[in-house]
Amino acid sequence: MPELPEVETTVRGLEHILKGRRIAGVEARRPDLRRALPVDLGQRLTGSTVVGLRRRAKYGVIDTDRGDSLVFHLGMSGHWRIDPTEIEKHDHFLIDTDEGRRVALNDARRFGSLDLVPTEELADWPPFAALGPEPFAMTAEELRLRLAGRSAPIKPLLLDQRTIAGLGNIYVCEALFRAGINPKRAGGSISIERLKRLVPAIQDVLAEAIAAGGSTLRDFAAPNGELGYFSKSFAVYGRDGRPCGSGGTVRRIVQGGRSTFYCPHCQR
DNA sequence: AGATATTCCTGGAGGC
DNA sequence: TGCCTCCAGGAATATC
Repeated sequence: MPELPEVETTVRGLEHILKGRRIAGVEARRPDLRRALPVDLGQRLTGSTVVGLRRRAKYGVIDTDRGDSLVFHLGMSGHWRIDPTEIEKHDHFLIDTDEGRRVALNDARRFGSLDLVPTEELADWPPFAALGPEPFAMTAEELRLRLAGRSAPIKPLLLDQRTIAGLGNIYVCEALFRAGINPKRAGGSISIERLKRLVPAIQDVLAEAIAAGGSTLRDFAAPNGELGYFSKSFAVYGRDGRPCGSGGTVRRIVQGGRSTFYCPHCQR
């Protein structure tokens, strides 16, 4: 399922096709995406030029020269298909460029979203307004402040986009394992010394996944597979009952209705 | 206010 | 083979 690294890889892939190109046309193929698209979406996008693409948390942002930004979230099954030869089931949105190229947003489970937002309003747009810092901008001290006084377990707190933006279940589990922190530990009880291990662990696991995506994916914009292209490198995620690699055995527990994978021997 | 539960949706896996 | 149930996930919303 797409998390920050997959979105980053997707944005970089789409950049090759869209950046600097004029949008020749778009087609919204479903009226019932997560949120309704504006009725004038077609007029606002058609004829505009894509000036840049970027990522914020797990959102991809496509900026146009008309002051609008197309913002997509891939949910858990979303991906962009590049130059599809034909329309497939769950292709919800199409963009055609002046070069005759086409990208299709395909999302079977429709947990993703698509919005057109004025670029200058993006920072105040509700889904963005509450987001915490980007992982690569996070520091141990900043994280300590955000966790101060919190009694909830660290795992769901890291999953909360207000604490730190962009982490999903997979990379939270992997980062906590690398940092040797038990996912059940109360967020506010974790020492600054341990947070100084956790923040780099988060950054490292994300950077490695981005690098793996960039180097191994033939189709940059289409990470697929339930566990993502980085799955062969997971130490704990999805490995219930198997060795963690450092002498312990991975366990699966449920926190906040979500699976947590960790090693009780290595994570304290 | 903070913690926890529920909702959305579909396809894949596993059971019988 | 086919039908059933369960599960996965992020974010918004509701309830304690």
